[in-house]
Amino acid sequence: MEKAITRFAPSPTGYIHIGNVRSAIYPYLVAKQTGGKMILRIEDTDQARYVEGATELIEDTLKWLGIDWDEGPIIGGDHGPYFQTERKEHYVEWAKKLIAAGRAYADPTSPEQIEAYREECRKNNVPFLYRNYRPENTPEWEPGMPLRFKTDPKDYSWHDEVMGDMKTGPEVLDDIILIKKDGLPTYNFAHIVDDAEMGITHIMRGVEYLSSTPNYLAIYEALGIEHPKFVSLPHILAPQGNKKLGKRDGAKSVTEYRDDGVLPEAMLNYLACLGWNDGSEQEIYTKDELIEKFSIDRIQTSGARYDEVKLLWMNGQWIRRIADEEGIDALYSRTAGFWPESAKSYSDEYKTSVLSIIYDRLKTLSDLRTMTNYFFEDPTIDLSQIIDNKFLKKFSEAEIEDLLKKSIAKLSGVENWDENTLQDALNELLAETEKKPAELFSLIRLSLSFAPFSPALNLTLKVLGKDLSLARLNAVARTI
RNA sequence: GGUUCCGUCGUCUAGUGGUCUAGGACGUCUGGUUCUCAUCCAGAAAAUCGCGGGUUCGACUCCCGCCGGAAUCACCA
Repeated sequence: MEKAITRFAPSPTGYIHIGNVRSAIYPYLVAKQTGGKMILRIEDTDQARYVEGATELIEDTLKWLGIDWDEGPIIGGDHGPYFQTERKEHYVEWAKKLIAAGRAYADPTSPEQIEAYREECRKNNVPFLYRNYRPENTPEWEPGMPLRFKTDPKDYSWHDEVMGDMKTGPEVLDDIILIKKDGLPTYNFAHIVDDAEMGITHIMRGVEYLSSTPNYLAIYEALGIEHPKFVSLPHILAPQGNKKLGKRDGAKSVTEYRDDGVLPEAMLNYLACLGWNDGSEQEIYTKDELIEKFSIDRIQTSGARYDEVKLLWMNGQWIRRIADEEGIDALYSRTAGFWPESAKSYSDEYKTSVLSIIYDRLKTLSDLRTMTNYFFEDPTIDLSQIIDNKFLKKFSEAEIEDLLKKSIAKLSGVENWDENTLQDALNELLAETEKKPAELFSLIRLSLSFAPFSPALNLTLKVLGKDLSLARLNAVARTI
């Protein structure tokens, strides 16, 4: 397979959100699959929208997801620099070729004048095309003047790797701005120059650029260069409505999910499969499997709605997968920062044992914060939880107290505090007290945790330890 | 308004003329796993394949029209 050189070219205007990471994931997959390279390029030509620290944020996000690009800021490479503002002279150089060929000209028209033309068109209900107002005599271009492309309106047809064969008429072509008054190129021009110089083979970007493609084609033609393959990625849609998911619709940043305890494996898996599948019924893919199986021709042509519930489901799958396949220690190493405040003074060993009995209840790692409190601090005794419990409300307080005392006596006699011995003791207790599991176990479970739910009783007892378990049972017995 | 794209269960999707009385997954519901919650397992409901015409022995699949949705028309990317 031909080695693909792909790129992710965000502008540093803020965080990467789930609506736009996919245009980093797919190029990465394609590059790795073919043994090629992925380049990270920062498109910072819009000074007004530049956000301090955004580049770092972008890099953090990619690193967390496991997308290791081959060339870019910091790490460098053969095609630098990777900030467009540092490539100014490259654009000017290419622009001069266009000027020399008579395919670009300095635009002397003031923004006000252009607005007036536009207004005139609006009034007459005709589309505004700058080329219809192209000045006869234009000054020689020099920095500080906007430079426009001199288009040659005609039909264009091309192939998009996702959307298929495309064709448009001359009405979509216009004299677009190549270089702005501030001396920096527009996206429209800059990306063409950069992609050419960097040897990009696949331009993978959102479909919003599909309708601009003929204008790019005209520039490639005027420059006498081949265009890379066009790969238009359909939008990810917001949960509500039919709009593409954007910050305005509350699209969360990728790092926000990280902080909420979503695993990068799950995020990558979910996003890669939103609008792509390999035709099989597989749902869970590792990064390596994605690299191996991804194919551009199976990218969906229509937009896909973002479904956080499914992401969370997938996260649960990944939490279990890591614990079951790599071991509980591997999962534990991911949990730093997700434990409740009260867990701070406890050992890794203890927390690992808590994790081992609770992990299959986790949707996100941050669930640990709300689900494990009673393992680290004594719960507040709330008798109403026992008295009003659906299995226990038929008993009098005296009966409850008696049951508790028998439980304490039984458990006190357990020598080997392990899950099997505890289960045996619990079973004996069941027989001796002639109670149903629902009754006895609910009482003990509640007395131990006062939590709406907890792991299997014998496991909870085991992890809590003998002393603590008996102390809590005694405390409840005394309170009744 | 011009141009372009898109249209299969609520959602993500399989499906490339007959194997589709349309398959899988999430979600929902039911049952099981000695309490709870979750996991796991079993099962159910859920798509007249946007609509209308063709072509064909036969159409979710091909063609045309319509409707609906989206994107784009910046000295933003």
